[in-house]
Amino acid sequence: MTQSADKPVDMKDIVALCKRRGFIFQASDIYGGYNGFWDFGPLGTELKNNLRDSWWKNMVVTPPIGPDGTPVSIVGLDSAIIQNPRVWQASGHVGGFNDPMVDCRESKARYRADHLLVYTNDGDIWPAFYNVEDAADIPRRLKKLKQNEDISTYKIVSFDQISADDYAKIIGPDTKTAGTLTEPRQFSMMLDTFPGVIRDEERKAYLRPETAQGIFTNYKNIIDSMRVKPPFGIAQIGKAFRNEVTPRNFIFRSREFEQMEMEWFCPPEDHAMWFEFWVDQRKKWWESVGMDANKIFLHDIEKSELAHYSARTIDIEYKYPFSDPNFDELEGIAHRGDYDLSKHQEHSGQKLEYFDQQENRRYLPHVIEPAAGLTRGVLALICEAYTIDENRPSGVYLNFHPSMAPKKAAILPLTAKEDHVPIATKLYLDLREEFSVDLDIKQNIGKRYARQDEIGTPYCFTIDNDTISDQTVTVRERNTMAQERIHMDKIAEFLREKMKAV
RNA sequence: GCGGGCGUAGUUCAAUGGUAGAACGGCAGCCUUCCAAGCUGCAUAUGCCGGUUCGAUCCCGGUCGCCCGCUCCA
Repeated sequence: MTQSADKPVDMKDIVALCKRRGFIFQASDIYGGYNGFWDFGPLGTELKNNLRDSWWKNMVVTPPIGPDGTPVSIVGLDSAIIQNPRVWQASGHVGGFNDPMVDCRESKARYRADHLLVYTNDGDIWPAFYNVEDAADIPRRLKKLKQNEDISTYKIVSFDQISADDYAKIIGPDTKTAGTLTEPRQFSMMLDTFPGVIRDEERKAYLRPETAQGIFTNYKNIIDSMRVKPPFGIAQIGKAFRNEVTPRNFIFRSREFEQMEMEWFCPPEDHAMWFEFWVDQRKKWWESVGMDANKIFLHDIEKSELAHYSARTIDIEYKYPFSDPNFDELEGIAHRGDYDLSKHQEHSGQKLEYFDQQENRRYLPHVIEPAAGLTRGVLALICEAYTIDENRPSGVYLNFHPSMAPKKAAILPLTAKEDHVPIATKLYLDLREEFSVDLDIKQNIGKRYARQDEIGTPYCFTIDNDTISDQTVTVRERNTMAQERIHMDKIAEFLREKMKAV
């Protein structure tokens, strides 16, 4: 068996396989598609559910043991996608990311309207400047444009304050001719909707751009109802929506996607310890679902690039085929401080402080947020599993960890003859009670093995004549194509064992 | 949002201003005691809209989608 580690994997081949074998389809395919949206097919859905369920189990059902040796406390939540719009004003998503942008028709450059400064006077030539680093550049450019070089003779006005009648006078920062700038246009990252049967601007609401805010707004309900106290976590999985400027790279950047977020509320002084703890835990989890540690990179985000709410963020990045030789985000672990709770406290007027009776003090907990992309996780699992092997009929197989594989096993009667099929059917009916399994009767055995390779089924159990006399079947292992015989009574236990192993 | 490239069965490719062909895949049947074998048959495509033309998959325009670069990315 040759695994061509040196041969670069082409995203096109992965996308084609995903369609051909029912993992992921372009949304609205029969209408020509729809940019930024994707549908999960039968196997993609099972794969996504497996990844999702593993996260939920590791967060909510069997959360990790904390640094002090006792299990940490995390509870689950499923909040609405559409919330009171004030939630997004408080969080900063509406105001902060709704910047009007101006385009230059000539230079093709784009500017934020409020940062584009126009030097106005009584004349009809108004030069505009953008992010000028060197103060001497302004008189220099004014001279080139044959304008008064004395800055003090101008009144400086940001572009968004200028009347549309005057646009024709303005010379854009990267051009020499006037009138090339467009009117400011709103670039909103939020997707709007209008609840209520009458469409009314007053009723504008938003599809959530992250699941986190649903957690913050329920923080008090959960403290009061679930007898939890800091440090503790609230976990949520769900769809989120963002108007990405350029959806690209298959499902990596889409406008509708799914997140797995956990907000960890802790006393302010403990944030550094918990930050380290969760970075370590999250990296281990990705490895446990089959990601290659060598393709995982912890990216400590520079201060200047941090989101508005974050004091520190480490991204867990993966070397996707389109990223290579670099990495792209899989999960971000952010220290959000008390930013969100204090904003919601301010905007809602509700007290969100926690009162610690033992220490007799009130505080807003600090929040560590491991926020993983479920959709991106699925993409990473597929990319990781995609293995070229020219020595096998399919030429490729998906090397999923058994716990992630959409189908754990295929039950294959060697022939479609009467005496193999009933045994196979019975085995299938037994196994499907516990595992997602396939029963495939038609066509020759090689073809059926090849199909299972392409969908990443780790084991095939084949019923042949010997099965009739001694109740053993052949186990065919996906990665090695090796075969061994195993008694039918041992199959469930065999699979159970393989699901666990990392 | 800009620039460039591309759009033919499920996939990968062919062909042509005169009505589209293959391989693999799929389905049905036969055969088959372990890796897409063999045989027979079947189905499936010029993204969409418009223009030029006697006739357009081919030429032109628009649109949608994909890829690359830029931009953006809470």
